Amino acid sequence: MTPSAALSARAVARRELTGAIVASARRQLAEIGPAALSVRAVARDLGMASSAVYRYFPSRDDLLTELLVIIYGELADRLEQADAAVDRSDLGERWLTLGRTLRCWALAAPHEYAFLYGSPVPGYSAPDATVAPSGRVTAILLDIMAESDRRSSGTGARSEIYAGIREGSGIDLSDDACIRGLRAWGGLLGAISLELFGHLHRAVLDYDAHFELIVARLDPSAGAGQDALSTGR
Amino acid sequence: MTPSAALSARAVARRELTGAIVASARRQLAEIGPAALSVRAVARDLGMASSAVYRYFPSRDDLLTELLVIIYGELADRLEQADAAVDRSDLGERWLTLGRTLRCWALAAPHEYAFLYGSPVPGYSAPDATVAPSGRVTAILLDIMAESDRRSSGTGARSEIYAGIREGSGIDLSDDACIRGLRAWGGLLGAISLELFGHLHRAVLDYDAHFELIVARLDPSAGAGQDALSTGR
DNA sequence: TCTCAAACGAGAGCACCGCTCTCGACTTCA
DNA sequence: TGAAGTCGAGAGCGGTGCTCTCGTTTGAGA
Repeated sequence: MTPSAALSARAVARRELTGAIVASARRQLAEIGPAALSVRAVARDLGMASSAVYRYFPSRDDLLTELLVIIYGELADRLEQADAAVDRSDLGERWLTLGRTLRCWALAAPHEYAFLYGSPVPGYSAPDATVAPSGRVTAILLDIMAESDRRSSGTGARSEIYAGIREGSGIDLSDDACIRGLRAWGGLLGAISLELFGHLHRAVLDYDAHFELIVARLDPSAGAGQDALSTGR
Repeated sequence: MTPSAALSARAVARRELTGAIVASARRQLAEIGPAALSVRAVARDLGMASSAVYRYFPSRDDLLTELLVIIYGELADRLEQADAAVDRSDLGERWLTLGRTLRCWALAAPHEYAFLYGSPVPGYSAPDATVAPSGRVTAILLDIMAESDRRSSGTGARSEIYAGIREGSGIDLSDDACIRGLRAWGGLLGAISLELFGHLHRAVLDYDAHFELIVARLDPSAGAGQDALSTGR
């Protein structure tokens, strides 16, 4: 009766097999990266014909999209959980936790980090379905910036440049908070990318110590209230 | 007689064909990206059998390496030229020029930027031959940081963390200068990557204005002399 | 000048890829 | 009970990197 219970045997099988395909694809992605993910290899792994996989995902790109959504979701879960364990008024510590947790995750799953934040997979462009899950990740940073704004009375300029952030998040962030947040976010992803993609090879000898120094200096809640647009240089 | 002159006809032909292969591969890379670069397509483009290309480059990866070296070189040329046109004592302006020139180049050749600074091409790891050309790019930043160090008497701590930078560049940079330089460099690449890889989509509405605000705030020559390791938090 | 090894281009072939189509078997629903 | 829909398997298309062979061409040494 209820649509959730009493599913037909076929529907149950379909759900299970869909899950198995995703699980196998996730394993492949973690091992060899998104660009090398192969539908045929997934089929081999599950002992079925490659054409059968297309009954469940119309194309490789749809499979990638599914993985993108899942991984964004897991990352967001992890970051939210870490953030929740920190004193919500200690913005500096919340930032450090965000940065450290993101890096820790990236080091443990470099291919997944590259999938989310590295160069796009050739021939694949993320559809709109991935906007929402990726937004959960940045929402944590936005929350920190909103609190930072509140403390500095939040009366800074609000130019058209960052209207999309305000509209997308529903938070009336000042330009200054947007800039500080984006600078920190870009700096964080840049630092992780430099390390993960080998650009610090033979230059930085202690990655952990280096990251601690960098992430501390990227704190977006520090230096609030600086001029944003009004004064220029 | 001299080995440079009086090359045999075969050697001349080999040089020309090698150049033609590289040129064709560059065109492909600019259009469809490094991961999709195909030896067979290069061969088709030049009207030869695909197997013949392997007489000149033993594998697709060697062709990619050649392109990597060339592109690093061209980028370094461009950045050096831009830097040379700026008052060498104006470190802030030199940084802005570096950042703007890099972004301008990246926007004009996004696939090449992704090749150099995005996630690694699957199955391809850059060999040591690419270390030197990539070093020319960062040398410009190091030069700015060295001058910055000189101004603040350069007496800061020099920990083991950044010994590789000092050894690799031959410049006795302080930790503080290393950190400021790497934070700025990571922030710059992070900002460009965010923009280029679509992570600012629908959030930032004016990319040019946003970048100007970010790059100005990343200036590594500002805030010199901050505590690096000695004081901690 | 002649010889012979090295270099070369072309083509076939191997194993892989994403994806499509067909066909027979099965399940579901009216 | 039929009809319609779903499924898995297999063949096939055009693409990929790469290897091997084969006949030709080239160039350097005897």
